[in-house]
Amino acid sequence: LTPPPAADDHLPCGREHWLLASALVAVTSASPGGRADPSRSVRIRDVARRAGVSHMTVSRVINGHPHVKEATRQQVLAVIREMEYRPSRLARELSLGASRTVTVLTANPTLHGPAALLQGVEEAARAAGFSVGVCVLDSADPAAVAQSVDRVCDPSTGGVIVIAYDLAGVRALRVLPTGVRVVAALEATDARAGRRYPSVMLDDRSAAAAATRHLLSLGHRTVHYVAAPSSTRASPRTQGWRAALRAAGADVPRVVTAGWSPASGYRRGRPLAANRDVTAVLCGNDDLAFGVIHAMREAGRPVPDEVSVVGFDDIPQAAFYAPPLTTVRLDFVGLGRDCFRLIRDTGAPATAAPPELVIRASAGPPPKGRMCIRRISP
Amino acid sequence: LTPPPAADDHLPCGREHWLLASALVAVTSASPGGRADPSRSVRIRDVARRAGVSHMTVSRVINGHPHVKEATRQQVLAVIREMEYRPSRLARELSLGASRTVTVLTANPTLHGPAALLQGVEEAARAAGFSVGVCVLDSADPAAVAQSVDRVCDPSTGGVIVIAYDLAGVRALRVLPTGVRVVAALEATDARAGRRYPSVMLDDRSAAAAATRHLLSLGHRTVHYVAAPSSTRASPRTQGWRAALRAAGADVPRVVTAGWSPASGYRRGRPLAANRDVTAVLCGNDDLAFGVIHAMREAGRPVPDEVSVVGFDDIPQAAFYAPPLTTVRLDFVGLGRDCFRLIRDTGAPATAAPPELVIRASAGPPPKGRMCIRRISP
DNA sequence: CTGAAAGCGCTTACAG
DNA sequence: CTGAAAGCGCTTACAG
Repeated sequence: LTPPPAADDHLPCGREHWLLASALVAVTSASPGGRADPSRSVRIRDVARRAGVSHMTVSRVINGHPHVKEATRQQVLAVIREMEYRPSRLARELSLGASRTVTVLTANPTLHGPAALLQGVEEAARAAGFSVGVCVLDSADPAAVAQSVDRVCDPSTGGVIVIAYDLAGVRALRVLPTGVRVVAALEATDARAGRRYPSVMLDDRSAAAAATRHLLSLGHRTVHYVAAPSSTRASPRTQGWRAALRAAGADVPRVVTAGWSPASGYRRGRPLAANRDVTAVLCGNDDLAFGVIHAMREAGRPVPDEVSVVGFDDIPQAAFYAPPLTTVRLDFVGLGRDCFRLIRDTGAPATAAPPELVIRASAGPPPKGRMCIRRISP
Repeated sequence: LTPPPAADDHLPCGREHWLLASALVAVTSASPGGRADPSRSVRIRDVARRAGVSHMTVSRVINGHPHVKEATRQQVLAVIREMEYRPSRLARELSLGASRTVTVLTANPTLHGPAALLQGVEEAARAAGFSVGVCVLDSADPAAVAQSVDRVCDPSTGGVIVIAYDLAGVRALRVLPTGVRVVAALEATDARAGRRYPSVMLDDRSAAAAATRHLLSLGHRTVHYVAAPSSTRASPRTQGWRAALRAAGADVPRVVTAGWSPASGYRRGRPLAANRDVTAVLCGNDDLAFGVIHAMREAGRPVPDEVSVVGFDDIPQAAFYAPPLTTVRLDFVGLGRDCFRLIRDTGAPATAAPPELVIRASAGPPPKGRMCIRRISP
């Protein structure tokens, strides 16, 4: 494997990527279809026959029922091991009339929030003997969302958890049929949705207000806001930010709407960087904050010396960014656990931790001459 | 919501976190169990009765079979819509004898690689009418891994995809029963595993060698390597790195073993930062690179002026880090798609893009006096 | 303690 | 074109 031929072995200029030509994907296909044995798998009657009992007693030992003679029980167990028998989940659940799998619906399982929430759901589900499915929602195509919902809302489903932090999730909620257990992870108290579905949420509004107040208390005249996509027009984070500014008598700048990615934060951050009046920026998530900080740096406005930036989420990279990011930590894993508990309807208390402002190094006082002495009221 | 009371409204010092006391998790429970209708869901015989036909003709229209009179077909369709009938997937798959769900096994679904691979699997699966399940493997507990495998390897499963980039995944592969379709995402050509299971992999070895050669060609005397966990002792990335150093006649430093996180990279990066001989570091993933760069910065050794750092993965944050990270881009989404195709055994060609070195700003020539003129041979 | 019967909700043959 | 039968692999009553 070699860099593209270059006479002096120096870096080829004007070419940002090297295609590693020989670094191809290798696909090994051992036996087609895996180790799949051509013979059909062993069924409950097979082990019954071999053990010299009826399939009913096999069923009993599988399910740990009492009233099975210890000797026959041991015998059956031995045959089960010998034949490598594994009961069919499909058959079991059909006869039981209840599937033990919950499906989580999300527009993007690689984003920090959804990924962590999924992990929380899986953790709680596995502990309860449930399986978890994932179905991703097409953000651009409402018809596809409806189709996904349709596939997932099988009458035999154990429940559906929809991550409704964006439009796709809200659309899914809208087309959900009646008769299926659903829990929604909502952006914040949405009166309508909260009444229709059991739901979990974090107090985004208060958290955004606290983050904003933190920046104001540092001496900034006002705080700009770069918003991630939201399920509602009046996103709770936006509300909290605005309320905190109003309470302090500060100007309320126009919301800058963005996507989820660092690239989007960078694009939206450039005009902000060009505006000398901007000294403090709150971002809808940490990735946006990274992009904004990058734009500031590029414009020669170092963070936090010239401008302060605060994020949302506290992703694992936040503490190791340059500068380490001040952000609002959100417990998505706990939220996921709570989603599953609500599906089970056990009445167990919520476990997700409340949002927490983690103060690191990306926010500080505004540059001299732009300081604003203000008393922040509760 | 207020910061903790502080007489002058300044930041409380020596306290890194503010607990946003009132920002509690809200859990709304509308009707217990969701909108679950207490009445049982409608079955195929219900619509048959209402439509005045046998359940067989209903089955035929559901499955788009020909040989159904158009009039009765329309009639049945109308009743299906009216009663909101949805066929039970459980029953359907049991009678068909084949489940249309594949499960992916991974130790950590929030990490970039597994998350992106899962997304690729889901995309391909959804397009083919399959569902996808996720099951996370406990890295610390082999017994728990065996139990997870056991749950997932139901005889009715549509297939299992195991992400075997670490020990937990390899353990899962080891205890997999025969008779289930499995595809493994392997770190690189592992002769044994590759023969036992259909598998997909990227050419990590060549990519690591290319990245190493890139650093050497910049003039560094040698390249240190901070490794992410691996499934094998002789990880292909380590091999590629070592081979490139040897081919260039460079010293081969001790491998620094680390975890997956930026925090781990930081911990392992500190001793490296303290060692003035270290001028170039290759990292097993981008998160580790962030941690290493942070350690360097903290030690007053700016990247890339004093030391060069290269990562692996090209996560979305990489381009917006300070400095923008030079890294090897890996197509995990494509790999996931390929996994699903192998499960289906369609013989479709692999689609994952080959690894690609993305040159940004975290690697440059070594500081003066430490430059090494060397001719890098192919 | 154990088994023969009936059923979960759908399907694939096989008859009309 | 349509239906009565039998079966997918398990389960829950109900008898012995």
